This record gives sequence, C-alpha cells and structure tokens, in this order.
Amino acid sequence: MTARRAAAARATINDVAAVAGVSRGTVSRVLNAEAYVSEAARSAVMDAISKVGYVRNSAARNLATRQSHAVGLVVHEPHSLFLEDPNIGSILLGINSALSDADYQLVSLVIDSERDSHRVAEYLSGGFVDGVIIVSARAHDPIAKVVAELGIAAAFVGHPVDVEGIPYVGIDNFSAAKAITTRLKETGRRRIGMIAAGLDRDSGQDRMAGFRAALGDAFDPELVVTTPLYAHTSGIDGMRLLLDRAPDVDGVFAASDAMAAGVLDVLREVGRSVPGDVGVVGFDDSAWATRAQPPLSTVHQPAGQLGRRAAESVLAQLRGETVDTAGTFLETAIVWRDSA
Amino acid sequence: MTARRAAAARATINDVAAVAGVSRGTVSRVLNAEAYVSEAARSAVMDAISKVGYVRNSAARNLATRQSHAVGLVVHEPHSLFLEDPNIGSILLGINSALSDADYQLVSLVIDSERDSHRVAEYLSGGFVDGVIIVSARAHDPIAKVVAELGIAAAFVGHPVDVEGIPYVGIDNFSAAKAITTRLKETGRRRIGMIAAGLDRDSGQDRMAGFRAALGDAFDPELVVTTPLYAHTSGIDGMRLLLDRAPDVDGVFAASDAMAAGVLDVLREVGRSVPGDVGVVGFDDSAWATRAQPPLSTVHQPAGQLGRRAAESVLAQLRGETVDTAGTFLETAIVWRDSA
DNA sequence: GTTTATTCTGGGAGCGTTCCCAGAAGTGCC
DNA sequence: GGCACTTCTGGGAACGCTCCCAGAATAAAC
Repeated sequence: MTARRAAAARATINDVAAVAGVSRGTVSRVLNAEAYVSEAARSAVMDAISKVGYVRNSAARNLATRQSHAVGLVVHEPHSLFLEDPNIGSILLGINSALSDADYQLVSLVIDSERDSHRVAEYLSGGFVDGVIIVSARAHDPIAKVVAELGIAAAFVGHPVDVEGIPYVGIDNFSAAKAITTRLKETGRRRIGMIAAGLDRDSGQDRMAGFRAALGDAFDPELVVTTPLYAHTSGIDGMRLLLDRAPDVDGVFAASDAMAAGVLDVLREVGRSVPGDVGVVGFDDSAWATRAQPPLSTVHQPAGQLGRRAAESVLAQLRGETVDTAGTFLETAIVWRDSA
Repeated sequence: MTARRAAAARATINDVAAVAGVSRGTVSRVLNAEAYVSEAARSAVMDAISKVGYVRNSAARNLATRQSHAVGLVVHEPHSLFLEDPNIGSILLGINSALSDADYQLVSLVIDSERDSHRVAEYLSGGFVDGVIIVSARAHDPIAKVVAELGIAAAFVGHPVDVEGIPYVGIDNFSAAKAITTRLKETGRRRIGMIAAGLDRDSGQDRMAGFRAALGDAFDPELVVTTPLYAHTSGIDGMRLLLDRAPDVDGVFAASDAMAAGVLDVLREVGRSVPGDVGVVGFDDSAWATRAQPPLSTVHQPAGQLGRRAAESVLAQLRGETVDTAGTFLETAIVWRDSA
C-alpha cells in the first residue's frame, strides 16, 4: 500500500466563483458569512460549492488571516495528570465540541518535560495555535507561567494553584461536599467522619468546609482524618485511624473515590457491612466508584461541560472579549449508588 | 483580559536571509536539510535563525507543499471505545511522540455520529490531515470504510474486525495468554480453568488457544467457561458456573481484568482465599488490575508502543513506502502482583 | 431629475513558504 | 586554456485564501 494524495485536484475558491458566475471576493464573503452579499449571489455560490465539492483550504486561510484557527490542549508529560485523570476523555470531548462549533481545530500539544520552558514558549508563540487549554496543571507548572507571560489566550480546567490572571473552570467543591454529606446524614447516620486530603489546595479545603457546613452542630473535629494525598492507600490508612478514634462511626465521607475504595476495604476487613453498618460516600464519580463493591455513592463532575466552558473562554478571548479571570464553578450532581 | 497577538511581528524566512546575507532559497534549503548548501551558508543561516528568533510558519509551508503535516486521531463518538479504553492516554502519548519526531502534528478529529459518513469522507479528504489513526474501531465502523475507499494513509490501533487493506498494530494474544497461563501453572496449580470471552474475534480465540497450548495434556475442555462479553458481570457468572462444574479448581485465567475482578468477588463470596486456595490471573493490566483486592497478576499491554507503531506506519505510507497491510503484533509483558 | 447614502461586486495585493529554473562558482581532466 | 561536470545560489512564480479599495448598482431623500 502506498500513499496517495486524497484528491487529485481539489476545487478552489476560483472554481466556485467561475461556476457561480461571481468573483472570488464574493465567494469569500459568502464563506465567511459577511454582510453585503445579495441573496442571488449567495445562493448561486452555495449551489456552486456543492456542485464542485468545494472544501476550504485551511492552510491558505490560516496564512492569509495570520491565525491558525486551532486551539492547543497542552499535555505536559510526564508531570501532568493527563494519564491519571479519569475524566480526561470527557473533558477532551467537551473541548472539541465547543471548538468545532466555532470552526476551530483541537491540536494536541504534548510537551516533553526534558526540554526547557524556553522551548515551550517558542512552541506557543510559534503560531501553531491561537489559544491554549491546560488540563489539571500542577503547582509551579512552567507552561502556566509562560502562558501568563506571553498573554496568550488560555484557560485552565481544574484549579491552578499558583497562577493569576488566567481564567479557569472548576467545580463548586464546597456545595458538592455539603450536598453529599447532607444526603448521607439523611440516611440516618449519627456519627459521620471524613477522610480529607489535599488541604494545601482550595479544592481540598472547600470539600472539608462543605462537610463541616453540612453537619453544623454535629460536627466533631475528632472525626476528621487528614491525609496528604487523594490515594487509595491514604483511604486505607485514614479509615484505620478513624476507626481507632471513633469505633462507633456509622458514616464516612471520603474526599475522593479512590480513598472511599480504601475505606471500603478496611470496613470489609474488620467485618462491618456497607451500607448496613456504615454508609460511605466518595467524590469524583471516577472509575473507582463503579468498580467498588458495593458501587459508591459519590459526586459526579460535569467533565464534558468543564472542557466546553474552558474552550468557550478561550474562544471569547480570541474574539477580543474581556473574560473574567476568576474561576467559573460548575454545578455537580450526586450519584446515589449502593454504598450509602 | 483581552486577546493579544502572541508576537507583534514574527520573523520570516526573508528576515533570516537578510541577516545571514543569503537568499530566501538558501534559507529554505537549510531549513529542509536539502543537499547542495555550502557549510558557510548553512552556519550563517543557523546563526541568523537563532538571532532573529525565527519559527517556521506552518500555514505557509502547508500551503506551498499542499500537505498539512498533520495526522488525525479519529475519535468516532459516541460509538468508539475512546472513553472506555483504559490505555487510551498512553496510546495517545505514543502516537504523539512518533509524530513529533517526524515534525508532524497530532490533531484530534472527533466525529459526531449524528452526521453521515459522507461528511466524514469530506472531512478526511478536506486536506486537514495527511493521514489518520483509528483507535479501537468497532465492527462496521463507517470511518474505516471511508478510509479504505479513499486510500488515505491510515493505521489502526487494535483489531479491525471487518476491514481489509489497512495496517494495524495489536498484541500477540496467543503468546501472552500462553505465557501467563504457564506462569500460573508454575505456581503449582493442578486444576486451572479459564473464563473466555469474545470468541467471535480472533483476539478472543487467540487467548483461548494460548491457554490451551500452555496446559498441553492437562487441558480439560470442561474447565473452560465461555461468555460473550469481557465484562465484570460475565466474570461473576462465569466463575459461578466454573465452580459448579469443578469445585476443585485451584487456578483461573480470566480473559480480561474486569472478568478477573468478578472472579475475585465470587471467590470471596464462597470463602476461598486468593491466592491461597485459588490463583487468579487476568489480561489487560487495566485499572481493574490495580484496584482489585488482591491486585491482579495480569498481562500488560505496551500501550505507548501500540500508538507509536501505528503512527510510524502512517508516516511510512506518507513517505511513499510500501507497508505491510497485515497486522503487527507487539510483545506483551506479564505483571505479577498478588492474585496468583 | 439630481444628489446622497447604502448595498453590492470585482479584482489587485499580500500572507510566508516551497519549487524550480537559470546561471554563477568551483573542480577535474584533456 | 578550454570543456564538461558538479556544487551552490538567487529569485520568479505559485500555493489558495482574505483584505481592502474603488467603483457600479440600487435605494432614499430632496
């Protein structure tokens, strides 16, 4: 099998113009939906387009407009969370959906961390993309810094930890944590504990604050176990500690599904039934939730919307609009399964 | 925050030529590593490039060469497995790595299934990409058909079910299944059963054949339970059936990690310890494997390599080379954890 | 009917490359 | 020194679009 050029000779705007009996300029105006085109000319051009099978040559357009009509999805390997984030697929689809609605392309910018940030800057200022979306950046992400300096149209999905001036889209962790804790409380639990994590970020703090707000007077600091990571093992260690402190605990809110899965493991180990003896809820609605036994009640993140909104922010910046550099917080939903 | 053009005035090839004291043509030759450039000219151009901070304008290049220098990753939503495949992130990274080595861009082609295949064909022949990579296509995938008809440079990652003439990259299911079964046998198991699935595909058949080959004379058809799907519930049902048939089973090879997780659930239910009473192995090294209790011994797929090889095949086609339209099979590795 | 504003159209110029041809410079051989 | 190669260089033309200006056609106002 050898390579073959897809189409021997593709129709150009000139072919369309000739068939429609108008000029190149008029075809271009129709293509770009500009004003001042007569209805007769417009329909003649439309007919001609489908007749000759015209498809716009984006390279020529990009060259003439000096824009790439592309938005990059920055994946900064291996330091990014790209491979770990369970919602990444949906986020990507959401981004793409918004972009293609606006006739923009999504290009993947996988940046190898071996190279320095100078290379990254060159890459971004190289005109390959008009804007950039950064998913789950970590603290001190060099790309975030470069983007901020260059003033490139950009948006984050997820919390940027130490970057100012770039809009981001996230979820309302406080309300979500409060809502699911309330729901857990309503199942009749009296002694509800929490396995908290990531308190060095506002997302982690907000989840804990939401938990506290939901319990009100019933809140007992003794029942909150803090761990540094959102990991499965943190959930195991955290739950053991919690059981030590409060053997009568009958409800647990884990700040991530991975930790909740760890909680489940410990409860099984010590012979407590879920949700019979103890009700457990998680956070994320990741793969952990459905694969756990029993499946976890958890907080669902609107991953697709997260991506879409970030893309729309970049698009707005590209149109020259002023966008809010503060965060946009999306509503979450509670998914009630069998663990509580 | 308003949009800002990244660079006020980017350096062009003419600026480089002026600084280097040579002509446009010579700069172009240096840029494209062509023959017939004197060493003096080459180094003068190189110096000038870094001096003026030149970055090639890909739109102009694409226009002049009539190639996009981009390869598309087709994601055919919602029918594709894009969101489900646990290895998708690594595959994507592997593809990108090979592509960027060859100075190609990866662009995401998310195709909405609401539109017809005519639109897909237009998309692919529209010159947006020079080639295309299709991940985990399902049977009767319309894109696969269009690609085959158009003769576009393409490659599959994963088994195409009903498409001929397009190269694909997969793993050697037979050897992998044989190897892990042998390994299981070597732990001293005497009665090893299998939960097979997907026998309507060669991947499923190969896994079963590998299992059989590993056992040799010890193979007992009675100990093979067949299910249609690779799902978790299939694993549960399959294991119950296997225990009915052979209560003395002391080893199980499940054709997927999801099924192996189901096997684990059943064994726990009936009070058999793993790996004490029964050794269990899976296939895929997906998230199920690490999240199972105990973590599964399984077959690891070289996801990054799968992507890289597919990309390299497309690149070879683009260079006009003849590539083998049969499948390329990559070696797998056994990951030995705690379940056997 | 004339003037003025508005709507519409054609086509030249330019975007930054690559391609290719013509010719200059260098090398080797008789 | 003359001739035939080979190596190297410059620059015109083209790629297919958008931008923009000048002017034609039409509509509105006097």
